[in-house]
Amino acid sequence: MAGTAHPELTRNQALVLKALDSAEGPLGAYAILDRLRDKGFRAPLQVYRALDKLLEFGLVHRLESINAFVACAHPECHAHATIAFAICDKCGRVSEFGDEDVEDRLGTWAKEHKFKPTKTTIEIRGFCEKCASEG
Amino acid sequence: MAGTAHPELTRNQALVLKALDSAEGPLGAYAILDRLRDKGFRAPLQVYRALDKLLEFGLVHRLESINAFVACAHPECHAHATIAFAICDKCGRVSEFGDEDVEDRLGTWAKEHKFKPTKTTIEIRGFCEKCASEG
DNA sequence: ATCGTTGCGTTATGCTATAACGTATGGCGT
DNA sequence: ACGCCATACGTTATAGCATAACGCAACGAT
Repeated sequence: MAGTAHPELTRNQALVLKALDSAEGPLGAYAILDRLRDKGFRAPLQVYRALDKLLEFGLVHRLESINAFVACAHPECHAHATIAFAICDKCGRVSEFGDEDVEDRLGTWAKEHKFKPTKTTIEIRGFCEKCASEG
Repeated sequence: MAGTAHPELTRNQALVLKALDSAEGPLGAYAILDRLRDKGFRAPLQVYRALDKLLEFGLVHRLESINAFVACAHPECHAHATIAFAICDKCGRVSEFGDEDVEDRLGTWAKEHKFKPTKTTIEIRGFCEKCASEG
């Protein structure tokens, strides 16, 4: 599921992406760093530089509300559409989804106010079905 | 007790709120601290504790994507509805707006996936009309 | 009175992110 | 080949954001 061909990733970029892919939830930059120490990673910048590129390629998303990163769930169709995230505050699992209506409404607001969007963040914090039922 | 009236603000809370109110754009916690040093503020925690309460009262919003805070534009009707923000990356100005359709669509997604939302973040980064036209 | 709650002040610490330096590599035109 | 430039990399240091943990003070309720 993960390694389809993209613009060829460098070693560091591939390692960071793999770390995110094999994680069960979002990871902070320092958590990624820790998981890659045995691969030779020594400093945060190595992680951040790789993340910058992966974000640019659309292979990774940044979750602004928790300062963490996830591998894109649909890396094939890297439609640059606005994506929403539902983040479970208990188990950390993230669901990624798009909604054209939401996108349209926000786009309409922007047009009406002559605002030129560059990036839109939509993040729903809460509890997933399993965690909500467990209390 | 989700009543309408919030308790009287403490001195520190009032000072932090005033700092945000009189600012032209969002402020980081340390920027707030700097503006309140001559009022006796010495440590970040004084700011963060006040902010926690102000957020709870709905008098202040946190902008997740820039780690900053703004006074609520409509403090009277602190409808706890989902609010969206448009943030100009050049001049820093923030527009605050609500959209029932967006809220409905996200709420529908949540229901369909049995996700229990606690807080929803919607932030549009970009350039306001004035800044976009200036390049 | 004493207990619990809330706010406050201070010090110390942790987490998140970037600046600034230098090195290495690879493509490309001449 | 050579110089040139762009990109990635490694390292150290620093900036920026946020909380832990201690103790004290004020106040209201039992």
